[in-house]
Amino acid sequence: MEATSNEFLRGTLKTIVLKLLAEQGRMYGYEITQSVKERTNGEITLTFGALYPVLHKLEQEGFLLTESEEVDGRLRKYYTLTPSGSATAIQKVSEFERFVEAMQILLQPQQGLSIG
Amino acid sequence: MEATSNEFLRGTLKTIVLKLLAEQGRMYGYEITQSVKERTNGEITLTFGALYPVLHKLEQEGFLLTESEEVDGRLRKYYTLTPSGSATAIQKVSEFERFVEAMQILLQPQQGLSIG
DNA sequence: CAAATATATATAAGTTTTTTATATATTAAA
DNA sequence: TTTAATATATAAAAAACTTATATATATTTG
Repeated sequence: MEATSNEFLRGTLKTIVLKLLAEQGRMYGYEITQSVKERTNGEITLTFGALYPVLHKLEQEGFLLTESEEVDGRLRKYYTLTPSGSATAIQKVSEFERFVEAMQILLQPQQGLSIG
Repeated sequence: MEATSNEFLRGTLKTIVLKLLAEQGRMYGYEITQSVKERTNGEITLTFGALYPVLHKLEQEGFLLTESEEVDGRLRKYYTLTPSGSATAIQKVSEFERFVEAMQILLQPQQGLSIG
């Protein structure tokens, strides 16, 4: 059960992060990576080097707010969606679904045209 | 009917090209862009600046062979798959499908847990 | 007690990929 | 004759991602 080489993950990172936050309300970076790994049975793995820049970018763009909290002596940075972040989450998910539909048309096995 | 902002296209270009060639046998660059646009009703648009580098890369990697042909006074460069290109086409399509399944898990509306 | 593992965030360097702009050239239509 | 369609291609720049590294605490294992 190897993970896909993750080349398909390109361009979907923001969508994943926004959607998880829309669903969970409040998450910290490490939690996001663990949640993605568990829910996809290791199929999708977010690296920290990719995740943190995305989180910072989303924050800059006004989609996320942060609050730092000390838990068990370690610092955690919680992220929550702003209203425009919530709107963007919904939008990105539906854009991704549209994209997948288009991809299915391209990738479906070509029909033998013997029915009809 | 705007096209998706194509950020999701990142990482899927090779897969699209390989699959179309596996299906059609022989295509030239321009034809690939037109075919993708038509079949997806404009939802997915490949730009030349992205397509040609990918074609050249796939050729370098030994997945494609080229033959130039003059048609109506214009030069056309036809691409066909090598055996390893055919194998890669099948592999990439199934990897993409696996990826999409994993994404569906992440992006599906969270269940209300009221059934069961 | 030491070492390893898990938790937690972050940046920097380098590579790859993609976008945008540009160049070239022929044919057909307005 | 100018515009649009057909056809390939590269270069510069931007964006995204990978890989490596740094830091630090807590917990588990030996």
